[in-house]
Amino acid sequence: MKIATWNVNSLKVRLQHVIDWLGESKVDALCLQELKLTDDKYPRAELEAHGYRSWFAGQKTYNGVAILVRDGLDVDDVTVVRNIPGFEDLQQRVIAATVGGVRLVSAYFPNGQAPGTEKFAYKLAWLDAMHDWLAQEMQQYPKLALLGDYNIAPEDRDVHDPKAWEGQNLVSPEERAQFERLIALGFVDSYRQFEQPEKTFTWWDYRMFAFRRNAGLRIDHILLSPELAPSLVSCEIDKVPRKWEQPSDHTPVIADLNLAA
DNA sequence: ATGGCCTTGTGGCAAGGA
Repeated sequence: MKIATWNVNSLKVRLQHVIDWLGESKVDALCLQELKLTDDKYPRAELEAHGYRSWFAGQKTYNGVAILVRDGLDVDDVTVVRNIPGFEDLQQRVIAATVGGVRLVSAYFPNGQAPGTEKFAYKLAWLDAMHDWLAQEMQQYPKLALLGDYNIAPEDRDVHDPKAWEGQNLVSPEERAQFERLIALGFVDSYRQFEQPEKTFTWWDYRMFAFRRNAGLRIDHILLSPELAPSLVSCEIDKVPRKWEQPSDHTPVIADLNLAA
């Protein structure tokens, strides 16, 4: 089973990119973030016409997440969860569904703006709630994958210029400590389970020719629970959609799982 | 060099993103 995550920065603008990418990658499940549309505007029919059903949680202008599932895979409708249970939040950042026996969580972690700000405090509180919920969720669903835009670059090698970024939002010690708390639950970072080229990122600023200069960050991740991690066959970042016309500033990450193993 | 670019919703710009 191939699973993937992609922050599309507006599903309205990027719908054709998503359809094209699904056609090429043929992933079984795709977690999307930053839909930036309300549920009534969700392009359900267009995606179904291309062989993918959707579960989503949208909102106006900001945030919004979805899980797209290829026809033929079993999805348990009853256990779909939107938002972090018990965490009051008007922002739509989380949706979870069980797909082909694997619990998938599509998450758009808060940006945080800058350390010391109100939004940064919200990010840390959100991360606390996510950590505690995942600890429970993993008990209930031992085969669990957390896919999304984490808005955290876990290590200096995930940053094009660690000195310039030191202490900044997305790389600060507080945020990295939160990432490590997830790892302490037993999660493994799919991408780092394999030899990877240096300077591989998932996001590049639209400004300053950042993509051309490869001035990016690796902030989109696929974490696998201990029960699921042994199934991991490969993990890669697909830079190609970032080269398309009018691209998202993020690019997809794919993990291939062999569930029979 | 604290900007640059993109999206949204609004209304002739501001907010948010990372």
